[in-house]
Amino acid sequence: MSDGVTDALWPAPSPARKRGPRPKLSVEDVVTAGIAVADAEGVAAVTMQRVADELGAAKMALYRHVRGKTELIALMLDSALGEAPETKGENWRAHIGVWARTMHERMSRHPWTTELVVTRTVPGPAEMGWFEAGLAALARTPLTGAERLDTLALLSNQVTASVRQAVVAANPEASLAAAMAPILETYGSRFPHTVAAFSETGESGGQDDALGFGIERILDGVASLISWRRSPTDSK
Amino acid sequence: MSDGVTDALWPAPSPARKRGPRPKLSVEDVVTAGIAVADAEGVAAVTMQRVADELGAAKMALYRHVRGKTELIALMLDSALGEAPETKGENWRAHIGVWARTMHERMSRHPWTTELVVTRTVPGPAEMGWFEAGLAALARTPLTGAERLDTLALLSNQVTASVRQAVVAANPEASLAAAMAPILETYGSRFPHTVAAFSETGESGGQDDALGFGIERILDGVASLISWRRSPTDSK
DNA sequence: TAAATTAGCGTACGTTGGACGCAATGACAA
DNA sequence: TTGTCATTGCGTCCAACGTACGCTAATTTA
Repeated sequence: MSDGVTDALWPAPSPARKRGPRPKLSVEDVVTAGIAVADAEGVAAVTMQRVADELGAAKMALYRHVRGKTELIALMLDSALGEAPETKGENWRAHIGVWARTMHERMSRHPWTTELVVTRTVPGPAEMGWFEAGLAALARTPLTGAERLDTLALLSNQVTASVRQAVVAANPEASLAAAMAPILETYGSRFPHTVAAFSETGESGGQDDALGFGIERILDGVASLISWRRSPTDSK
Repeated sequence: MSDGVTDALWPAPSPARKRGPRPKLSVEDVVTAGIAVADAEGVAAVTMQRVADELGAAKMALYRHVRGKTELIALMLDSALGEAPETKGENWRAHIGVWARTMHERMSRHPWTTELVVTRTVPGPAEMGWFEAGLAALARTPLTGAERLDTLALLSNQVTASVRQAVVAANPEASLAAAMAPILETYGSRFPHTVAAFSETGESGGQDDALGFGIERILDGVASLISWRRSPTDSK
């Protein structure tokens, strides 16, 4: 039932008991150090050893404040997301747009978050806050509950994916185009459309507004569903 | 430059030389065994040791056919994707829809693929084939090269995400709704819209067609861009 | 038959995450 | 003040991981 992570993300108000030596470390310290390591060297570098070094403590000291690495990672993710923006108001499209772009900005600051949303299970308070904010923005639309959830999933997937893409594009060696280039040079004849699409884009050009494109396309799609809901006789 | 993975995914035609003992194992054997393990126990269980056991061989024997675990994983992914469907024709929407749904079906058969697309860099032949097929479906649209690439990214992200979601929903303990339920029971008052959305959906109902919803919304969005491209005076 | 090449694999090592228990600390009861 | 004992930090130990290295045996080629 409990994997322990839930308790850590949603801590019961502590009994405020004090006895024994004054703690030099706190959960926040550990999480902050973990985030610092991840920001600097990627999530793969987040080792109990490495985090402990960052704090000038011994590896096993961390286990007093964090049940294990899984829990540490979960706490780091929730902390990195931060608080969701306010999204109450009439214009659903504007608000959900802000929601998505704010999320993009937040994740861009901690690129490693994109690697974690894949594995994560239990949502923490921050993530729940984002959920709530997104649903609030869609509150006045005629969408069903399931459709609202699906819309949020759609948008957050797009945000995650475009952050990931931007990160990868940052170091030119790992870019998709760069990875494909040598392959296309040899096997290009087998992939004419691919060659065409990339050559049309120019090589360095297409400073991709993949985020903007994706969000606008999705919101267009949702908008057309909404307007159809409101008056089914409208355009197809 | 070469991380070695490229050479493995795009093998040069082998010199067909033969000397020394007859190989009991082949690259395909290793990759197949790896896929079998991943299918049965998840990608985390794919250990060199575990794969070797699967083949009745010693751990170090694998390294004769695969440069390392990274390479093995890359080969597994490309192999699991398989060949892309034919997508030539007039009706772009129908073809790209089939493309997305086929991809969904393919990945659903090997759910662990969703965990790998996050990390992967160099595309293999199969993935390139999917790329090419997707672009072929969009060939007759008035979209620019960059827009076509963005559209494919949008769709494949959605496919990946919904496969992941379906997998998670398969074992009820890990479902998002199930994970949220106990939290909402305690802190529900802080998340009224979330409670509303989930209660409206019913508890077991909403047998989510998240895939369908997402794809249709995206295609609606792309369609509206396309029709605007064709005649900018049309509907907004 | 001898030389050359190659597949399989045994050994060894560094790095992980984590169980366990000891020693120092310091709030409380006496 | 003095003992009690919960709590913190951490040293030790271990299993599991990926993989470098080199030996042995099989097989082709000369």
